[in-house]
Amino acid sequence: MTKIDDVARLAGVSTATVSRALRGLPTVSAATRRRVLAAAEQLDYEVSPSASRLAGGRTGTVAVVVPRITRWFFSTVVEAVEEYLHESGYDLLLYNLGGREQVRQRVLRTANLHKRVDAIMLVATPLRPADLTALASLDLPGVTISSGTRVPNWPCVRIDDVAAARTATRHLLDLGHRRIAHISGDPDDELAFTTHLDRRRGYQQELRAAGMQPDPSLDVESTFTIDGGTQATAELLARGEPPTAIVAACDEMAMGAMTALRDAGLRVPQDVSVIGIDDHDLAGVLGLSTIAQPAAEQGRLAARMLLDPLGARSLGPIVGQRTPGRDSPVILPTRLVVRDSTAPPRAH
Amino acid sequence: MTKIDDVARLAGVSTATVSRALRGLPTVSAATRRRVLAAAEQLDYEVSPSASRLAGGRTGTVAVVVPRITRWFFSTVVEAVEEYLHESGYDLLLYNLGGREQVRQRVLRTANLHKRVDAIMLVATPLRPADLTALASLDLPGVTISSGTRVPNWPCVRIDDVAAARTATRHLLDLGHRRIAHISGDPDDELAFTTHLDRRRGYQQELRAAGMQPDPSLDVESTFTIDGGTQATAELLARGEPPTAIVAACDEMAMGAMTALRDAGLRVPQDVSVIGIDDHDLAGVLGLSTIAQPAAEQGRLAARMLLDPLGARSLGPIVGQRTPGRDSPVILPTRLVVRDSTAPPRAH
DNA sequence: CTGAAAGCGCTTACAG
DNA sequence: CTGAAAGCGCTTACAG
Repeated sequence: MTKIDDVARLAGVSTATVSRALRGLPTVSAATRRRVLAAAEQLDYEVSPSASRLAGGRTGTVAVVVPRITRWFFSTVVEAVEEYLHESGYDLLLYNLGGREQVRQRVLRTANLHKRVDAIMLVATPLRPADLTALASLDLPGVTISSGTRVPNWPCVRIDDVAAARTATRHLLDLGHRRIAHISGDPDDELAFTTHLDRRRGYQQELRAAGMQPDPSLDVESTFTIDGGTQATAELLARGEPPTAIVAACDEMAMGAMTALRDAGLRVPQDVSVIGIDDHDLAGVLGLSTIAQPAAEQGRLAARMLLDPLGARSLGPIVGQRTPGRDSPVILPTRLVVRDSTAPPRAH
Repeated sequence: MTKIDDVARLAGVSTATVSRALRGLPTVSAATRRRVLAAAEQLDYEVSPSASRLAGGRTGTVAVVVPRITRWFFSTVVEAVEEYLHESGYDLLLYNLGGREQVRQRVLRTANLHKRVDAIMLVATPLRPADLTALASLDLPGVTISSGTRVPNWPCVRIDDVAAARTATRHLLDLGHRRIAHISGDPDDELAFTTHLDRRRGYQQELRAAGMQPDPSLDVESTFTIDGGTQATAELLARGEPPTAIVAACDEMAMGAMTALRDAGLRVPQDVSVIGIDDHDLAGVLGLSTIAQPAAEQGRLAARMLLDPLGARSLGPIVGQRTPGRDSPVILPTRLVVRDSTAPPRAH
């Protein structure tokens, strides 16, 4: 393995100069830089990350924490983040919580992340007071996506979940539905975080705005998954007269609902309309009407907001310039996508 | 930040002893170990990864390379791998190729991985001769999943893709189908790798075993995605008389096929049967018949085969014991799952 | 613009 | 079982 000394010797300079030249610091003459680069190239030199980190204090790595990488939203966010990070020369350390509270604590509360990364991205990760304390003691920059709890000094990217659910509900009201059910996440479900609470609020707000009272018997909680949607819908049907429409708190629950309805011999949308929130990859295949949210864009934007200050830091202090959105969350727009799963109620 | 010296001082021992005690080396007396652990606990000491790596030469990190984290198979594999790695105390560096040839080369050919990880996992990653040379020069242990090209000395976990496609085709033959189409990946598609070639071979083999000649006009290539399935099916329908059944090279293509058939006014399975390979999360929702492959299990097993030797190494040389599967690929079983998308042909 | 030297915080033979 | 000391391969003030 060639080391920096080898390059220095070949180029006829000190290791300090090699270090500077290779990192593109401005305090190196063009001629010297050229010689150093040529020598490094010739020797196939690659800097040792551990040595560089130990000496320099930067890891060039970002921790990305997601609840479940297998879910549409999270894998889509991670893909966009991965691309941005690697293009910027950063490595991505992946943490998948998998709904295990114990894992969440190990990642967030122990100093696992300590000295391992330069920055942290938390995607829809529930945060307890103890977590916030632990994160603060890490003293690292970070960003949250789709997070209910703000971390002090960290920017946040998200959509307006209340508005998304209101739009979904309004779409059904506009079609003439009055018996509109809602299925959403279990408050004890680690994965669901506060997202489903906001979406429920939107559902209720829109009903009230239409002069209706939300009916508790039409509001069922389950997990924020396909199976959760199936179970919630089965429960809903078991309660008596079916609704004419269902607002699912996410597309995956909506898909589960479609399965349960089919199994119960009910047709979508003739007997029951279904609308979700997300615009999952497969929403089109299933003909699912939904409220689309820009997942990749949230990831890309969050990555940029995380890295921009880091880059700026190495080029000197940022003067009198506040990154937009560092104090208030950046809200990305959603939009209604009407497909085949919603239609006017039959008796209308 | 407390350092190892602080712990040594408080425990009244040398830093060497602290280092040994904390890593659980056997050459430390129980009493000393207890004192060291107490001191470390009291000071909230956490070892510095970069210092440890530089001095010890181990990174405690594994690189996991996947074509596209957003696809069912890869996110499922990564989730299982992540759990196994973190439980074993390893970090996971994620590389998502995203179908970009340039990225593949950056990851595999440059010394990007050099000194950054202790081991490499390649999931369905295409390998050219130059890639193999680069990987060999890295001199790291590794494992491949679902890989056509073997890396010398690396174990490999996979399913039998030929057999999977044969089973799918046989299912349709058993139902009485004779006009069976096949849609699969584009040979130029980086993502598809050799998987789709094996699956096509299985489709053709099974037809021949039934005394039939594969009809090129019923075999359409596209990308290994939902959209690819839609396009391939549209192309198939444009060619004339529709087949009575379609074998899709993966579930995502099968889902695209179902969309295209619906758009063309054809019912599944009454007019056309469709079968996929994978058992995607949403196959049940769509009622898609398929050949199930154990994605999480492949990930878990590959992670274990990768880490076991590493653990053994630090406890001394492995004597006369060969890890099973290190030389021949480990083949995991698949199974036919019949749902609602396959039925006997109408005219039968 | 460049170099000599200290230092980053550990681990590892080596010696006892 | 334990310690003194060297060394891992860089980066960073500091001085010129």
